Amino acid sequence: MKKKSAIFEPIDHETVVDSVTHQIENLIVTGVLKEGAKLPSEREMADAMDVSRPKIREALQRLEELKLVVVKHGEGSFVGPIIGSAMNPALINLISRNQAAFYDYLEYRREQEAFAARLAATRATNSDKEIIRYLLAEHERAHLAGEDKTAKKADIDFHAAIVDACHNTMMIHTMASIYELTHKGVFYNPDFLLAVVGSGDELIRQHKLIGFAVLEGRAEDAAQAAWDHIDFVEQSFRKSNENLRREFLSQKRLAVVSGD
Amino acid sequence: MKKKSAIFEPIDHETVVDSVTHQIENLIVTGVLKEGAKLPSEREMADAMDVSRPKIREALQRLEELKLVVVKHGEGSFVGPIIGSAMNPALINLISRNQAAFYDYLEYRREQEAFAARLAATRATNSDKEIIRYLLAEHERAHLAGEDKTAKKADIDFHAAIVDACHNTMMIHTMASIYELTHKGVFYNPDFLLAVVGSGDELIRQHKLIGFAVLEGRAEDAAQAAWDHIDFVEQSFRKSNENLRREFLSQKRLAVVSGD
DNA sequence: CGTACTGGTAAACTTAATATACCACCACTC
DNA sequence: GAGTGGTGGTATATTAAGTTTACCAGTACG
Repeated sequence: MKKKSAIFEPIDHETVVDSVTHQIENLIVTGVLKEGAKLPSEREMADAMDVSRPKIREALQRLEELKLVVVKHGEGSFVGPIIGSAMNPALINLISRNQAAFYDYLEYRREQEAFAARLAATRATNSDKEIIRYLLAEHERAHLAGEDKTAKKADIDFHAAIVDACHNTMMIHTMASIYELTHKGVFYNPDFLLAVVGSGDELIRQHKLIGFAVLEGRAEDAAQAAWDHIDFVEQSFRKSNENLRREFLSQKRLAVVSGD
Repeated sequence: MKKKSAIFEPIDHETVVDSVTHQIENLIVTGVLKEGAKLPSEREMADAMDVSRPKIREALQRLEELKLVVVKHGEGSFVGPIIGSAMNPALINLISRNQAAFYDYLEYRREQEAFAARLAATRATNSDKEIIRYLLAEHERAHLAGEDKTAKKADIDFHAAIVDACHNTMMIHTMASIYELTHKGVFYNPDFLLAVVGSGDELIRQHKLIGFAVLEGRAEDAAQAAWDHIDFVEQSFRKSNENLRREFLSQKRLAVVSGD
């Protein structure tokens, strides 16, 4: 029962710059501010954090040293390339042109999203749930209204929201970069759209299975639903490819028969 | 899904004086520093908190305004009279001279300590448990060694330790002042010592029942053991009083018979 | 007594942080 | 393609906070 003079704790001498730096750093590392995102202007941040602009600037300079932020004169400040750059240009190029790699993409998503959904079911906060509910509704609304582009965005955002709700930093950043690329069309194999065309209702049904399982905290159901969902997409793609292959062969055959 | 600019939190502009004030305030309110306790010297605290002395002094001045601390020139700073002063001098006087009030004292302790023990069993930290274990051992050691004064102090300290471990601020302060008075002998009714004399082994056995129940997280057992313990003390006192009354009557009778 | 602790007071100095003004760059529009 | 309004870049003056140092004044104790 030793009794040091451990009664009093040293007072934190954290400066304003320290605090600002830590706050922004934290927003980046936790994925609230994702790779490439634009930060508010220095003046806005100074106002929001109740701090003078020079102090915001000092903090940004530190973050730039740490390669966490890129400051562009006249434009603004942006979140720098973090771990998401595991997806380097070469890799992206490879995947987007290689059919086998596309299956890897789906397989990867299948496992990761099942895992993320399992975690999300136990960890989602009220704010996370609000976002998930909104995106489910928005997806369905856009689909029924025939707004294909909006629906597709809501689709991707929904997956990102589930990942966000799993609160695993690595997962959030990695998947964020993948969804980003997906949104830009890198993974949209030309044949892919054909594969899922007409299955909008089914996709929404599956999203709801995932979403409600997460909302209601059913971890295993959420994981299973997420796994099934990506598996469905993959199977659709396989079937579609089979059809294309058959069609290809048929055309060959036809050409032969027609005496080309 | 409204999206305020609620991303950035205002930076805390808490000054050093604020921090020091809050820390000391907190130590007092949580009962780490109890009523009347002497604080370390300003120079010591400045060193311990890694802050200049003027800032410590400012904090103490604020705390003095709040009546939480009393500063005495040349002597030191002390924790002021808090809620424990529900035990005002008049009340103390009354209790210490009135036998019925003494039963109130025991009844109060019986209920409060049972409640405290129940809470302690679920809330005690490792540090709390270390203290409890130490006091159990020390009480037994002192008893076996015949060090009555030390044993009595360990006895009271044990009860205080159980209360501390319940982590209820009100409870800690209230009981602390009661134990303080008990230690000073206010509640040591002259007949009280007689009542429990020779029951040292039994008291230690009961303390162990309480202590181990708390250490092992058995809330109901702890409450019951604490209740039984005080009840035992009360019953001992009652019996002792009965004996005294009988003795008193016998002497009267004897006097009559002897023809006074 | 005097020594060694305590709190009480004051001044000089250093540093952190703010406020303000003005410049340079970029994008967008008329 | 010049203007306008937003952005970051820079410098300076000023204010506020905190530290350091020294010395004064009580209290306790041998």
